[in-house]
Amino acid sequence: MDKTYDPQAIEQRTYARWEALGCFAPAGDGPAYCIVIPPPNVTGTLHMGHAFQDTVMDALTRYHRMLGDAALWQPGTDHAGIATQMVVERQLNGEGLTRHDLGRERFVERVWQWKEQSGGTIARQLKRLGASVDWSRDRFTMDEGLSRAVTEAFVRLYDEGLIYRGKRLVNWDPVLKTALSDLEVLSEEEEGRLWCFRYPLADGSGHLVVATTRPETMLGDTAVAVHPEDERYRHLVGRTIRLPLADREIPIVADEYVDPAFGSGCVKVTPAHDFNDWEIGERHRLPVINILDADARLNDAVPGAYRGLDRFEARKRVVADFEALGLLEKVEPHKLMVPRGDRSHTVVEPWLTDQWYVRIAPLAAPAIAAVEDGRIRFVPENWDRTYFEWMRNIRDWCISRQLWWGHRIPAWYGPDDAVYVGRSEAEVRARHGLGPDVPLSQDEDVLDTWFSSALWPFSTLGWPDRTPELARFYPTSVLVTGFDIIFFWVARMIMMGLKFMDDVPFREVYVHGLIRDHDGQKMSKSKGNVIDPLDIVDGIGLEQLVAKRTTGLMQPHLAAGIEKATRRQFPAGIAAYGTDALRFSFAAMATQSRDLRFDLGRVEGYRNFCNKLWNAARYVMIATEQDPGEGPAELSLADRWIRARLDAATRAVRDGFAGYRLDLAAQAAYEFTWYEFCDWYLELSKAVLQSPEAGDAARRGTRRTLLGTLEALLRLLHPLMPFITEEIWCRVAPRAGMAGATIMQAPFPAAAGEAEAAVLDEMRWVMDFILGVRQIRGEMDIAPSVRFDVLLQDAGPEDLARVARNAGCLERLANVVRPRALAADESPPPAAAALLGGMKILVPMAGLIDVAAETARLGKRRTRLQQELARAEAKLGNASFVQNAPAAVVEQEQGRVAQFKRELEQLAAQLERLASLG
RNA sequence: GGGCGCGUAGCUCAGCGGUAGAGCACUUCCUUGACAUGGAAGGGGUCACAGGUUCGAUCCCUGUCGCGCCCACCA
Repeated sequence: MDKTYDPQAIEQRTYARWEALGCFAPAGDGPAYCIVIPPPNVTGTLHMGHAFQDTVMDALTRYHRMLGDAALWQPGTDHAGIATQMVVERQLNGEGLTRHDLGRERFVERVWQWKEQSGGTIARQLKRLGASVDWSRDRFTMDEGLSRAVTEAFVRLYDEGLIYRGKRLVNWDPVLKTALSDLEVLSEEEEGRLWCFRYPLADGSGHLVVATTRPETMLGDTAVAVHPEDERYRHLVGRTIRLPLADREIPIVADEYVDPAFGSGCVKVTPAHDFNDWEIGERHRLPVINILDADARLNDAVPGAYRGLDRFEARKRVVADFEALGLLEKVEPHKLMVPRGDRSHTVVEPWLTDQWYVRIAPLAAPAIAAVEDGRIRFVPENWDRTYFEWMRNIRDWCISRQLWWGHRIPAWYGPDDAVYVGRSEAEVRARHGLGPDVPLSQDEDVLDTWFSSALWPFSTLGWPDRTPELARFYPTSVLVTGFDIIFFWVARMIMMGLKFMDDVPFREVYVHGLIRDHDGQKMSKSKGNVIDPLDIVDGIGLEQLVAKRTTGLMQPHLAAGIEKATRRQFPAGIAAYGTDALRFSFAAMATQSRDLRFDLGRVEGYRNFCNKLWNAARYVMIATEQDPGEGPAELSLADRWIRARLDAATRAVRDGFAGYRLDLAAQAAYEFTWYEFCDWYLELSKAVLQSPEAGDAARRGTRRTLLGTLEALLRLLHPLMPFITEEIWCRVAPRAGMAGATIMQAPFPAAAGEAEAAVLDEMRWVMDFILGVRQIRGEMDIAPSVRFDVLLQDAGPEDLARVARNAGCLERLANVVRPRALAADESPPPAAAALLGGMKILVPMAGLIDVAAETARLGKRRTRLQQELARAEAKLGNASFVQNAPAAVVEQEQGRVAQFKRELEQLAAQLERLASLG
């Protein structure tokens, strides 16, 4: 093995070997375990959030595969309607074209081309991350099978009356010129204004004042509303307003919606351009005047002067005209929530159109019940509150989009606007007895991307066919997802799964936090803080990183700032840390927190961990080169101890996986590997293997423990660090007596029985002995190379027995010559002291140690002990504590007091001796 | 206006009704045959604040302050 861990050298070839071995497909007769990947955008690239999430899913999958489950991690990608269409449109714009220049058919062809060209990126990235997805089952939301599922679902829902077509207000994106669902509209508070207009009464007897944040909509006003109880206006209800500019007469109506305390207590009503006003309009049967075109310019329903104006132009014009007429009462600054499209970021307009909707309440009810009764469990569980909150107030889902890229709605229009829904035009004709002469045209619109995503857990397994995979793997085991798409995706999958499969789509939903940058900022291109996960794996130079971050910006003026920040943060670019270090970092970050701050320092730390593991393995391989052959083995104290500690670590790692606490699993594995296996056991093993006195039985015991522990440790770590563990395992396993072509197919370690208390006790004593001596060495600045004498004062028989049994270890790890017990009448030389139980470990000063320094050191310890003692005594002095606390706790406290007292006595004696020397 | 979350070492975060933990950073010593991507030792925290429950609270409850996220139709 090379001296230094080199991820580049080992990661490249391993994945291909796994694929060749066919390790990724579910195997065996074990229980089914299935995760469906949240499909990334087919034309996108994996960002840190994906890499994190994929690491979690791969770790879970590998873990369950090693447990013997038939584990399937179902891969696939999403066509991502709007996002993908926008990318291709932008490409066209670069060529001076629009999609309309190409026409629908050629445009869609072009998108497919782009998909073919860039669609392999995700797969390549996943492979670099070590993702053990079953590539033979790879799916795409627009592939033939999934498209069939989409059509089937649509038709069935329509036939049941759960999908309908309706003319009503939708969120209209005037830039993308499509309807959006409520979820795709993001409202943010912005600084705006509140304009107060005077609306003259038609009879000339005065005016009412109405306030608005969108003056241009007044051209579509069809009423003014007041509260029915409002004394100020009661007498005006039923009378009319002469609407300025539009020169129409509109009624004054009374409606409970109006808040008399806000503004003047009068509200202008524009049913065609405001969701609330629409409802008021319905209640009062008001006319609906649509004043906007698809691109939010004023249409012919407004007076000539305003026609063709953009909505914001029109706003200025309307305000100016009101002012000119002396009808502008006042303008004040006003904060308001502005709805914007999540893709275009343009202000969304409520607009009256024909759209397709899913009647959601009947689907939501069973989906709520499934979580209420525990058939689906959120982890952490408080996310169910968020889920319930949304599901109980859910509104019908607008699923039609005026795009070209997506699943075409399976509806056909005949003469007289008759609507036919079916799986194909042929089926429609057959079902409705329409001859070939009847002209039919298919709906131009496509479905919301999330409609196909909602079917993902069963469509990928073959639905609507009843495939063996569907029977075996549905319901899937767990959904791993970020909380940002609970509504978009999780809730809808639950509804559709229950609807079409009559069962939940997954039993658990593991909701993880979102990856943010070091400062807690969301990673985004425009912030310039994006890190490509593969750049951490492979490394990247500073210039390349700067280039990557500053090209293709939507707002090029940000480039300079991004470059500066990047140069400051990564003066040397990013080093190549390898996949395993990155994965282990992700696992360690996977706390229950919502915001997961990504810190490269941590990756470096875990790269070092990989190196540590690598070198530990190197040592084990070198140390076990010599085979003492078959024969009885004898386990040393250290051998027994490390086996017990491995069991404890195994339990902790298993618990971590079971509770979706990969951070705790990673921590347990890390601490065992470094602090127990490497820091202690490997050193202790040297005391046996490098001792001329050790017999073959002892050598066998240590050799087998070294190999066995390392081999099991590799399996313990494998789900988190697949590459390095595979690489080492292939060398270690044969020597450890494990057969198999790959660690992927080896069983996950199981914890054996309870550890023997005597082993743990004695090992604790050995460690404390060594630590006591090391502390003197460290604080007295004695070089590690200096080997000194150690004397034992007041050693009991058990102490002496332990010294005898563990002499080799003590000498080696504390770097002392064989400890010698002082005779009863022998007076100790000037020495530094460490306490171990009733015994004093003395390090004779002999020119090594300064009296003053040792006095100071012991004095500090005494102070600390005195504080502890005082606290413990106060506790025991409290009668109600002794009375009420559990006996074990009281006993423990009493033990501590006794211990402190004894140590203080020893310290006092020692300090006295030192004083007499001074 | 509702819902949720967070405030623990300089930084990033675990933890937990009974001696405050880790990584990184920091100080000192050390190239000892696995590893300087390392080893040994060390410094550093009234666990945001105030009440309450309890024998005992960093942990449970209430409130306050600060920070964040999500949902929501006030013109």
